[in-house]
Amino acid sequence: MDSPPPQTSEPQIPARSAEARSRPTIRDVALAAGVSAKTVSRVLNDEPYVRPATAAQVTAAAARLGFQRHEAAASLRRLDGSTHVIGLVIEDVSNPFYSIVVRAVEEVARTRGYLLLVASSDEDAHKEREVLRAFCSRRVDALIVVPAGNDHEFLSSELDAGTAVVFVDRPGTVGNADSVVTANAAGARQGVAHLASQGHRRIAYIGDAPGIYTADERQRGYREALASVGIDLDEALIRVGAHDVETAERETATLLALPSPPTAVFAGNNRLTVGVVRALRRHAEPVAVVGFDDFELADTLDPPVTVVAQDASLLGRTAAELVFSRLDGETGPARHVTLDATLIVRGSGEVAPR
Amino acid sequence: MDSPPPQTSEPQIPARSAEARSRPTIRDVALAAGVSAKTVSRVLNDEPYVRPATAAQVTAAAARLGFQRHEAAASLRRLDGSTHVIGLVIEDVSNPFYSIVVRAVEEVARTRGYLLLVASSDEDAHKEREVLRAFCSRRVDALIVVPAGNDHEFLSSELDAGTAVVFVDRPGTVGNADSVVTANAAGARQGVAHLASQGHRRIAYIGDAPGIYTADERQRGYREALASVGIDLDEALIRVGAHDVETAERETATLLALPSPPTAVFAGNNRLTVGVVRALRRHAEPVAVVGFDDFELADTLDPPVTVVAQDASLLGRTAAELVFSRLDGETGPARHVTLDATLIVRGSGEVAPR
DNA sequence: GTTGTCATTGACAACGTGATCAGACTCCAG
DNA sequence: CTGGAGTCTGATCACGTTGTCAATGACAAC
Repeated sequence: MDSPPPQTSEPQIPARSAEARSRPTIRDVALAAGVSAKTVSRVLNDEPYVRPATAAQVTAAAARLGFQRHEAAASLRRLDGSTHVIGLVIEDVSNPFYSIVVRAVEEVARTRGYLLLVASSDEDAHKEREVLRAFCSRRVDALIVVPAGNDHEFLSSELDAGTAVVFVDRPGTVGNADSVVTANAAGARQGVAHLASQGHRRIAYIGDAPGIYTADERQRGYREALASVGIDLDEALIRVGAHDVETAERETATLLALPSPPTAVFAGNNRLTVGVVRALRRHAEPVAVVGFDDFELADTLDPPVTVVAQDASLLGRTAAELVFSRLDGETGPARHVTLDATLIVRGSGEVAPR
Repeated sequence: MDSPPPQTSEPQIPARSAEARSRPTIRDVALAAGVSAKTVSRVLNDEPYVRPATAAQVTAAAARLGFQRHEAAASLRRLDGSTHVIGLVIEDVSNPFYSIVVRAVEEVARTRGYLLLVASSDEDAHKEREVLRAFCSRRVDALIVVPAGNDHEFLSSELDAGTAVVFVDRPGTVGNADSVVTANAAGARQGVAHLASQGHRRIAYIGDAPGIYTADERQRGYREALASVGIDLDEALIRVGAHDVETAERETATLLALPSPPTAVFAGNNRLTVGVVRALRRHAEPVAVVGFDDFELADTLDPPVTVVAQDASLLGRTAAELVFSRLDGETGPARHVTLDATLIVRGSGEVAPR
């Protein structure tokens, strides 16, 4: 007699090492359907020259066994080695601006049957490089990158291998890759000019770290706007290097404590605008604010925040479309798309100077 | 004589089909280093029994050729078939709550050398299923899922195959998978009790669609809180089914237009709270608000918004840690972690009833 | 010298799939 | 009945890697 089975206990979760290749393969399906492996492959790939009756048997057998194609094996064997995976590297997924970009890319990818590997670089060239290498080792078909480093030459062999590379938010530093950016300088110019048009002469600028393309471009726009309306630049009103809400808040406080403080502030991105708004909230005198990037609740704050908005969703969508046009065989020279930024007047930018 | 080369023109981007397997393989490295492919593999995998001198030659050759291991091929050959990829399915990446979860998972995954496939289900069981199937076809080592559907039995074969499955934000509906959730009912109870303690008797509830676990739990908490302080339930004050900001805004307007309107509103999640706040902004009478989920600028609004905050980052981190403990070989029964929600008093919840 | 152990290496097979190519069968024109 | 074109199918190989196992040489113990 067998020993009695153990009493029904909590079901245990099996360990991975015990896997023992439990999944059915194409061969198993072939066996069950009474055909060869190649015929199963034909059916799975919708290839011609399979009798409908045969195809039906195969489909039935596959369903019965719960067969799922091993995509990695398929891509290994395919001549073009395509994996139907796109790698997306952004600065930080939890930044609403980038998470909208992610979402837009995902949307397009889904309609094309592609999956998305996502990673944050945290503006760190080393991390970026590591992640990109890891993506390449997985043989992604395409890379969409918010570039953090200044040198992406290490991607050139990938480009040669046929990987589509599209830079987004900032132009890439490797020769022939597509890119999509917003008109940062023009947008900043517009925002600062708007403040000037309200009568402000002492307009401060709070920006991200120099070296970051968008930060540099926006600062350039700020300077150009002042120059074009004949306001002398006061370097004391320019504070760069703030990369998070807290720093921007402190920088703003510093500015407001100046002997001759600004009557308006232009903030270089969504994080910094939040910081500026926070700081101004604790300040007695009203100070005008225009921020680069729109953000949720900007219209619900008091006063509602005037912004230069870029279309994060369009940015992502465009990047994805550039990718797919390459994957569809487009071989022309690198394309560089620039999207407009729009001034959205809400109130904070229309506060009059003291 | 050869015909003259074409003049230097815009560099063209090569097509993928022209790829011609341009990347060096282990064999190429082996050839260049004067060893066998297996020895190269040993070096790459830090296996013992390779003479340091040999290893150095291999490393040098690999670097010289710009070799990058084809991870998919490696994982195909490995006995356990591990891919070092985790699949993460959430409701919507562009929702700040979930994007923080993503970020936290990514963080943990990175330290372990894992990559992350990310997809949004949009609360659609069909989409969720498709994405999960696609992930499984890629043989992810683990799945972290904010479950949308009510039936995840189709994952049981994956579980059997050794894939670690962890449900997050909501418990899963498949037997033995780990899960991490917030104490939704308790949190809601706390928030509603707080409103009651301020003297409110007519407290409205605006919630997400019934059937969504978190929405149901929070509504339960709301009902329990009212019962425990002896307030009669007025079904007219309960509006469920709102899933976005706009709907919540409209529902709030409807509530405020009632003959006997609420003096306080409890909002069921971050999106809905934003909608409620928007609606109240256009309302003359002050109405108290407590929202489930913290959100950026909640403290900067007027009045600052009192919330029942859950720790999205901890939720993600915990899910990832559960995953890795499974991948590390933990085989015990399914574990279910519940995280606390915390009331953060800021002002909007302390508005007195009329 | 013989034996045994250990370090080092490589030949070969195999993972699950698609590509290649050859073979068989059907059908119709001649 | 023959030939050719078109349809359908399967055997075999190959993708790039790691697992298996055997072979070699060095060196110590006997």
